[in-house]
Amino acid sequence: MQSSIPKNKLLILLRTIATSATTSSYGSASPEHRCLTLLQSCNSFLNLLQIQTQIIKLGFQNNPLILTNFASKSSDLNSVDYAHCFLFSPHSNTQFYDAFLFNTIIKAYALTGNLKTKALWVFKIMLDCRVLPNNFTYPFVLKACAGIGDLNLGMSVHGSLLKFGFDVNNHVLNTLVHMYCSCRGGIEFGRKVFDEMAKKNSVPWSAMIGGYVRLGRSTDAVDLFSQMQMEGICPDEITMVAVLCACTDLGALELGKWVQSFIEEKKVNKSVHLNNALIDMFAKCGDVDEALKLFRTMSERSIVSWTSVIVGLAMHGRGLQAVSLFHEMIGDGVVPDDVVFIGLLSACSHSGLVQRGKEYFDFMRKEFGILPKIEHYGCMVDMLCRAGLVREATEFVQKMPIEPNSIIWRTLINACRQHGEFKLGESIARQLIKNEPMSEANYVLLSNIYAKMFHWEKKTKIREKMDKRGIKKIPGSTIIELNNKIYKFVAGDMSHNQYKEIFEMVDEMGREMKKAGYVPSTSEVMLDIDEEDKEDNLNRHSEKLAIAFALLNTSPGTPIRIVKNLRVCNDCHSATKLISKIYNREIIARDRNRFHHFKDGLCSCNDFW
DNA sequence: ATAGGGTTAG
Repeated sequence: MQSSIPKNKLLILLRTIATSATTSSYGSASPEHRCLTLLQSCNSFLNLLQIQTQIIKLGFQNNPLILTNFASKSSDLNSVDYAHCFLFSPHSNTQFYDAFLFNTIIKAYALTGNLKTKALWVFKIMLDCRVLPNNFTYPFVLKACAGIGDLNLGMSVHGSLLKFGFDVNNHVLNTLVHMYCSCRGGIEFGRKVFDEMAKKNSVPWSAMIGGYVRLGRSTDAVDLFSQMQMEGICPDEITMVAVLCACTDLGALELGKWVQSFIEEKKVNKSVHLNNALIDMFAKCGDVDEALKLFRTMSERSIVSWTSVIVGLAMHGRGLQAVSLFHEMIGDGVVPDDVVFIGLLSACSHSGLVQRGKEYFDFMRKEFGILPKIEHYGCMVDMLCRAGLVREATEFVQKMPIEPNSIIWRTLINACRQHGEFKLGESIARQLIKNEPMSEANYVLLSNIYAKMFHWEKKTKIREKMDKRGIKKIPGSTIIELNNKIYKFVAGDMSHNQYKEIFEMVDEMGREMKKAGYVPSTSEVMLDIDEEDKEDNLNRHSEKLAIAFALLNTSPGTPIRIVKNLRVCNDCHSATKLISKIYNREIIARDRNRFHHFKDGLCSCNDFW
């Protein structure tokens, strides 16, 4: 038995039923109508199972309308799964399937976190059934590809799109850009689609800018944004969120402030998301008080607003304030999630609040039923390590109920180096290199341990191993913003116009520091060279160059803000403390994971990072 | 029935 009622008639009936919405109105309807009406009013999975039995008994499982209705109950994914299963039912007659049916099922899967692969399976069935996809099919399919992030998959879907040769609209092209920008190694393909698009509104611009930001190509993101303005395309709040993320990544406070005034001027809709992005920008560009101020003026806050400001305070070493904000949040009736606990634990970690951190770790599970994830264990290990409790941290890792990841191992190794547990650190690092032979960080950690032990020959061997395996060390770099321009420095950088003056300044800084009793900590230097050269090498570290550049080009007393891509080394840390005193400058430095506010020869981290 | 966004330990 197949669908015997014409589709348009069914639709009219459906609409009547939907508007009258009473169970008594289908007394005289055919069994098929009854099934449809039942489906319309069905609100539980159990109900759905009963209806399913009926549908199968009556043999209606091939009615596309019934299937579509099944699929459209996407609030209950089980029903989508059932609709999906019907596609394979033994007597299925594919001639009744249409694109609308498949689109509904694909949409339901594509919008659900872990079912994106299923969306693609259904798409494949669609093609196998010779149902032609349309402009409504591809946005969902491409969204699923974007979620999976597999470039090959995305390209094959793109290929199928070209094959059908229908008039592709901008919605599809927009998702195509987004798909390529979300797949590893796909950004250039995305750029190609983007460049070839004739008329673009803010959507593909946002997708493209966001794509660059996710890859850490923030300068490209900012450049593209200025091109967008030149072409007169009006940005919306989503574009602005992406641009703010770029500022956050660069640590470009001036640019971020400019974006904020741009938002005011262009009257961009200030959504909670946009405000959150602003909070994050201020906090991560070094002005956590401004972030706090903005947070206080927000009328609507989400858990993300709280998290951003708590994490911000944590990064600046204001752990107690972060903790009190957390309690304020609970008092406001906001239910904490796993992410805010990561922020809270990292606040405890960065401020040495070991006991409190342990309490919150238990509190999280007992009070809110949140099971600690690997990230929470990571925070605990980091906290114990920072506090110098390397042995306790090692025990903690051994007792963890989940497999420690490489980040946790690296935390331990680094702590071993800092606290003199060389043997332990060496053995963990060797094991980790075995497991992850291509990760440069592991080699650097081991080689740093050898440097601190003065085992130069072992250190050289590690470097040879890296060369042989073709692994490159990520060069340390520091960026600094000056007069609306962003300057980037790498160690020994001679690419700047001013490089001679900068080097002279660095030497002068060195002389002044020595007068103040500074002893270069040469064990930080990666290379096996004689002491004097090592000192030279230290002096050419990118942050020292950036500071010298700032001292040369800003008026006395102006605070200096710099952003490092790696963690600050011991030598640069003690040097910067002295420089802040000698030159009477506040120096705000962001390293890979926190802020250091240098003032009067002291640092806000209390030498605790 | 169609597109784009934020927070997370080292």
